[in-house]
Amino acid sequence: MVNSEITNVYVTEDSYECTVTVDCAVFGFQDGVLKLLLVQKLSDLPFKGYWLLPGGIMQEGKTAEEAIDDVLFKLTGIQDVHHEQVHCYSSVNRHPLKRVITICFYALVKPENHPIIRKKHEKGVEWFRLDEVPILGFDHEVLKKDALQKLKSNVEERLILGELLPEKFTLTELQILYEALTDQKLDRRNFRKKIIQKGLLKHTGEKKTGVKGGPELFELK
Amino acid sequence: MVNSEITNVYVTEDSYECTVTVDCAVFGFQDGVLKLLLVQKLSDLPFKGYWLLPGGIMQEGKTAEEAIDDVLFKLTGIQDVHHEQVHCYSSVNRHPLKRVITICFYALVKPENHPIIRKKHEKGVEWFRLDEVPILGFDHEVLKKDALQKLKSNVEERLILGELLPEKFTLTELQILYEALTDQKLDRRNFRKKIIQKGLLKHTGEKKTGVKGGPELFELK
DNA sequence: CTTTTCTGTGTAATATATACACAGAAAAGA
DNA sequence: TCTTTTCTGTGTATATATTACACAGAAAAG
Repeated sequence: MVNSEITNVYVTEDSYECTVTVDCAVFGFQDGVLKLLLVQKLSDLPFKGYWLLPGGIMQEGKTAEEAIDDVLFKLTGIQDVHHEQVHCYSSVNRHPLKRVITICFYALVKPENHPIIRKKHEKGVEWFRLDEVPILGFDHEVLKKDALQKLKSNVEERLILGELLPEKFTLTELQILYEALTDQKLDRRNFRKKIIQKGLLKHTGEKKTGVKGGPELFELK
Repeated sequence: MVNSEITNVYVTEDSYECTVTVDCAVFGFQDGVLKLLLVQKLSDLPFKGYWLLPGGIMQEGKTAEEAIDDVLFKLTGIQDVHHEQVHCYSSVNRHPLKRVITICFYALVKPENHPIIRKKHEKGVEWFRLDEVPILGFDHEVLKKDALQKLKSNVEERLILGELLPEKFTLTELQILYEALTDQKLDRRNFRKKIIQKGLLKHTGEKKTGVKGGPELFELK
């Protein structure tokens, strides 16, 4: 039991501690399509057999950000990914058996950089094309929807693309990504104008070889 | 101790429960300026005497949203306010004495609708003009900054004004508010065009009396 | 060296944002 | 009641941003 007076201005009734979990919608971009990494719940009801966003308990001494790193590594072998916080979910009955609150993140990765290593399961860690994602268990449909929305607005507003681009990239590479992530199709010339005037890119003067047309390479400022 | 296997896909090491607090940046609009409601920490170190965003422990069986309602009511007497979630803060040392994570909200109210009732303190609950807010204790400077930014973007993008407007209002009333909340000055004619084409307003056909010019009243759709 | 497929660019048309001034309505004051 | 004050409501010209659209040149592929 915590001494609830410690913080003084906090209400002074009985304290309460709660299990905190972290979940992460890991989006992967591969073969020109957006995918979502899911983990299957193999054990007991409820939601036995359902697919879920990877998630786990926030351990003592860890921030939520560290916790999600740990959880992703332990469940899927994925490491060193940039993530953004989406929302905290605290409905009392979001888990049927036990009160847990969840802090949800999203991450954006290249699947080929992160071979899946099923540390805790023999099966049940898979990439799904976004248009083929099964119905998720618990309230993860909501988490998925909110994460996707946050992803899109972060890409449109701030060009937060995680590790999806190499350090130097062509505008066409950027456009393919941008279109897939924001789910729209743009004219090449107009995209170039729009993206350049955001002021987030820098010319390198270099050209990419091995590709027709000899496109110029850019990098993020 | 929780059975950490319950959720199956969650990591299976020892579980951990954590005190969860909720804090709220309550913004008030009065006399044409934006104010922030703060509570003074009267007891012990650390941060004795510092002003803080009102906050408290999330009690068992409450969602974070319910918890913030409870906390605000108990600390300040404020009830029935709309709030928006801002972020969840989980640094391990954000509270020097005890691990607590905080879910931070903001709310937007008319101070005159909410007479302060200091249920838990004899003094130390006050409205501050935003440009006169003292340095806050714990990490509440960060919470304040993030809340203010979220407030502005919610107002600009979605015209979320809490209870600040009466049901029917004139465009000038709306403009004064909008300008104060987003911290900018706009031309009246241009504001009208911009705000009407957002498509969130509805003409009522009625005019406001007791004010020169006989302005038309609008309402939210 | 010919073909293919990519890149890079400009302009006209439209929509949006900004700057700016005057006439009419209602209240306030004489 | 009538004159003054102060508010409201509106339009247009300019600049800026968005959209639509086509062809010449670069590099790889054959």
